Amino acid sequence: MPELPEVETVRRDLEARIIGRRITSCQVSPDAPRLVQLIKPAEFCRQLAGRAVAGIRRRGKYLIIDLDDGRAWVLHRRMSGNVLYRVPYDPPDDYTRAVFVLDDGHELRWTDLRKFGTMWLVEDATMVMATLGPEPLEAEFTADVLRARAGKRSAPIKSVILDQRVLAGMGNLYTDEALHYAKIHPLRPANTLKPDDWQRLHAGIIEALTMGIAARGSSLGSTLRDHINVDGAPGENQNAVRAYGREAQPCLECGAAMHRIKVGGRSSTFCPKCQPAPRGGASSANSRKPARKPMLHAQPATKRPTR
DNA sequence: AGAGTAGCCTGTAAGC
DNA sequence: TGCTTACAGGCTACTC
Repeated sequence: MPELPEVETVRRDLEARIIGRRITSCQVSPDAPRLVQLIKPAEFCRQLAGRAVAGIRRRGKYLIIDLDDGRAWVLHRRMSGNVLYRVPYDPPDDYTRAVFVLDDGHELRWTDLRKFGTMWLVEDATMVMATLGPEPLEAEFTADVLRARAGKRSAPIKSVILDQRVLAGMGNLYTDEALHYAKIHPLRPANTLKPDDWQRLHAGIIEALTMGIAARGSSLGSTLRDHINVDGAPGENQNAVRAYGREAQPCLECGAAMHRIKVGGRSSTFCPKCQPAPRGGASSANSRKPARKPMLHAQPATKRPTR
């Protein structure tokens, strides 16, 4: 699913291809009624047509295309949105919800199986992302900043890191990776973390995101529903993942079998040995209702849990 | 105010 | 084999 590294990879690829290009026409499929926010799709296309691309930025998981009239075309991929850089005679892409034709003969195709993706055309991009927390890869983001923003919360640390108001850009995959790196159990209440824990978590967040960008993102599901880059190719980071989706497989640190639980409704995979359960009841993985068997990865058959 | 969760969506796999 | 249901998850809106 697109998180910060997946959005950043697309940003970099597009930057090299569409800066200075003019959008000559635009078409939004009627089967994607929620794609364009605030105005009707026809009006959105009317206003976008004729504009040239002045720059491309990223903020958290938002992609911001700055236009030559000072306005911003903002896109959020949510679960399954992808931006493909094609030419008109390329074969059609499944689940194409919108097409943007450029003046050099290329086109941008917005594909989105689950139709959660959204886009805006606004005077100021900050108006759609006003509550976002700091960028984790900026120098201003330190362990102290992280602790100051998250350290008073009693919710599980996993849920707090996923909160975009605390920190912009973390999703389920990179949060599991960062917690594994930091050796912190996902259910640890954020307000029980020690200074040392915040240091390791801060380092883990940066490590996970940096590796994800270097590998051009993670593509764990079928390419139909998962992140793909602007040329339609998957990323490579799934080969380097240490925690996410590795239930029942050996921890790459200690060899213990990885466990999976639900935290805040999100599937969370962790090492029960490297990431010990919080004291005072919260649970080793076995005392909680286990999540269903993973579907993303082949794994040995396990007994159905009895309850 | 903070925590928790239903709902939005569709394809796929589990389970019967 | 075929049907039903749970699950994947970013984010908003809602309740407690």
